[in-house]
Amino acid sequence: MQPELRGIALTEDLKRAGRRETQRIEPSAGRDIVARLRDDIVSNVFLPDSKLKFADLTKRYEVGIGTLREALSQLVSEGFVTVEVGKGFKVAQVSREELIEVTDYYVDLEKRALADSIAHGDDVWESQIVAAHHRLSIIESLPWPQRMERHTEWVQRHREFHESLVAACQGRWLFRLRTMMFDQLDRYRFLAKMQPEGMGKTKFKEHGLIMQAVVARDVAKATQLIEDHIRDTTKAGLKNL
Amino acid sequence: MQPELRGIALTEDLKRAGRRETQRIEPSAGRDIVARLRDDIVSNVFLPDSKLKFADLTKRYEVGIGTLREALSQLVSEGFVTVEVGKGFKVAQVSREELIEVTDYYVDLEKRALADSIAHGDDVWESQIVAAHHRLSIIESLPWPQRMERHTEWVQRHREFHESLVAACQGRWLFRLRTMMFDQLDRYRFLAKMQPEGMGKTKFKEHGLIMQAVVARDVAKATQLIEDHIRDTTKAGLKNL
DNA sequence: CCCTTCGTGGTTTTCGAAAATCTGATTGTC
DNA sequence: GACAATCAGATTTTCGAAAACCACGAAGGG
Repeated sequence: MQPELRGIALTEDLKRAGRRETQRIEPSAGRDIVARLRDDIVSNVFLPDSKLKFADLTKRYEVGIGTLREALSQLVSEGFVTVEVGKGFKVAQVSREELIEVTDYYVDLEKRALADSIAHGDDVWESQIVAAHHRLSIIESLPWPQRMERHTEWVQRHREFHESLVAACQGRWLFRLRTMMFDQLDRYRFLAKMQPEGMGKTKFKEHGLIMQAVVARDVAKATQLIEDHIRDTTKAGLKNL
Repeated sequence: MQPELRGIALTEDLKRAGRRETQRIEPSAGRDIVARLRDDIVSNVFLPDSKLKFADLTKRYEVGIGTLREALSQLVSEGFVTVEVGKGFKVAQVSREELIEVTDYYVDLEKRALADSIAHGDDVWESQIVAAHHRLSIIESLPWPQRMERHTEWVQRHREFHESLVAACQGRWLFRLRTMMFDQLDRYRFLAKMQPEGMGKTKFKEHGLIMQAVVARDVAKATQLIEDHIRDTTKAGLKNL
């Protein structure tokens, strides 16, 4: 793939640089702490409702208190963290009800965004979808154990693939809102992952079909496929909640 | 109305305490800076696209750099402020396109939230709507010059009235999203305010009708009225943009 | 025994000095 | 003159010490 010498550095770079090019500009290089924290919350490193103490976090991420506080505040606005005045920050809870609600809004927003994107997308947009799908499929077609090893990368590429689909969407707020919901669902996708492996292959196929429909500019088919895709994952997640 | 002695203090208290009881908990007492900053952006104290320099802001609000930075970051998530890595913070721009887009989502979300709220609201909810409407109408029925003097209070009470309508809405994210859009529109409502005064009386009447329809649990009528109410304001705002 | 008061240790919150970074002007080179 | 390199001043970003705050338990009074 790449010269082994740069292997680790490159992975790190990808992780930092790739995330959220669009819309939300990360405040600074040293402060992708927001992303790192979000990743850790999404992947259940910090359990829902547990306290996020500054003493622990400064050690874990090696940043100052101020920087941390700023990151935490942002995650509050995004809904991953809660805060009480004198009592500090906590990981936001998850619940069946929330998963169901978030799914509904996400389905709705994603379908609109996708239709809009298909209407406005040009050649470059198309090619970027194909590229993103290819990157994703490299991992998805791996045998299970290896696939799990590169799970963090998968999350990243999965996000990029879905983002590429709606990248040509003109409504800035539509894009923003759908991204918020996508991020929320990331937490629950983690739960769906706990399922017996079979799932992986299904998703792999689905992603391919979605790409085809979108590139063929078939709005009806694409929105239908994506709705099924999303609701499937939610159904799987609900089993583990 | 109130003993003049406490006049100013009370206004301040209202401004600080009242805002956002629900959902988003303000981090701390000293840090309603978020609210103050947002208010100043909404009321065009800082012009769109102008730079927000720390040197100026620390003087204006008398808080430290760190505190300010945290507030600014939050406003970025809310969409009032933008940030570029080494270049600091700016007031987000406004545009006709955005106003139109935000209006569409707000109408959609508000109608859903209102229907949900009417379905779930109890007696206490009803009485709080009546109370909020009463507080709002006290200012709205004032003759024009006096009404303008208490404009900040009006903004606050207007927000509270509209929030009381959807307060019984069960979907937490529905509530969150609609509140985001409401806040965004606040910026544009300021533009609508610049219109020749006639508007005030119309709005006054509309608020009364909306309240009646909601308390009568007439979903169809209430959602229709609120949609007209919102779109009217947007139309007025568009004239000044 | 229950309730209040006070003290203590652990956390959060604020703040501004110091480091890093950017901007724009000046100088030097082709 | 056009472009690149350099530097000073302005601005942002990071950081952790110090102040403020909270929770909880111990001590004392009713």
